[in-house]
Amino acid sequence: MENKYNTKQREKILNFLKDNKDSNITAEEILNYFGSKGENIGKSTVYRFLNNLVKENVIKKYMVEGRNCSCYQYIEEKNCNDHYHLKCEKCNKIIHLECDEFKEIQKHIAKDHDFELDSVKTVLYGICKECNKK
Amino acid sequence: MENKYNTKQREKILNFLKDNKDSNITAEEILNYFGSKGENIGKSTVYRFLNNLVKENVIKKYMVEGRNCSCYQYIEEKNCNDHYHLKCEKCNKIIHLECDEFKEIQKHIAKDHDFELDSVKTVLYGICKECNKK
DNA sequence: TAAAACAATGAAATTTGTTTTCAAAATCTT
DNA sequence: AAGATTTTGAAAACAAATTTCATTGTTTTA
Repeated sequence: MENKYNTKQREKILNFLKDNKDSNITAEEILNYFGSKGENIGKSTVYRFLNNLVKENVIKKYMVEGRNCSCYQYIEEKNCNDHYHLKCEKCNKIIHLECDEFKEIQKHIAKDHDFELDSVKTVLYGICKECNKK
Repeated sequence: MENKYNTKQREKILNFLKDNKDSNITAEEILNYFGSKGENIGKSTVYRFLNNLVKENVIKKYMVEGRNCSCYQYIEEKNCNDHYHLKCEKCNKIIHLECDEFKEIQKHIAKDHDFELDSVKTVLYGICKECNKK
């Protein structure tokens, strides 16, 4: 029912999201980006397509503190179900935490704290190496 | 500059939030709760006071998937800076994770992954014991 | 405790982010 | 190319949140 036809608008929006994997992209930014290039894309097209992509699990939708609008981010092709993610509070960079020690902790929390951690929904926030230097 | 005077409205709103520490409270719910009791509180008062409380770190503001409005929650008095929190995705219950093993992992991530975890901002999502049985 | 000083309230208007509508345009199928 | 179907986008509608401002309530000062 959705996303059957490939259109110029969709290709542009998706490419923009792919090109900005590490940023918090808002609908407004997409609108402004193409607007200022003279390649105007309709507001409804942007919002509608973003919602479609979220439903299809191609991008994710979330909020960032201080902003009162939704942000969108392209989801990496790699399988991210088996590990956790570190997200820098300063630069929003995402680090894939492939770490056996953390897997042990997950088992420990399940066994001793009776809680099944969800590696997909959980995001480990903090400050990355580069931002820590500044 | 803010929250200098104590008013009936503020007391009521804050008590309502304290009484519902484990729920996702929305501005609309506060409005409806007092509205249906015949103790109407103005919309602007509710939103304004909620924003004040967020700034003062008395409550936190966040989004829940499926809802398109902000939720608010009272922050426990206890010092929560030195441990992590488990939050059940089903019932939204929060468990304080006082766990030495996790503190070790924090050190490991700092040393070997160059990332300083933030125990305040990070929320460990998953399914709690009770919800797992169902 | 009266009065001045200041802050908070709430109804209404406004703003902002997002969604819906629908006729026209684009895309895919035959 | 014609027909069937989907997508687009301007405009209108919507919902959550914020602002405005005259009135009311709270605290301070004398």
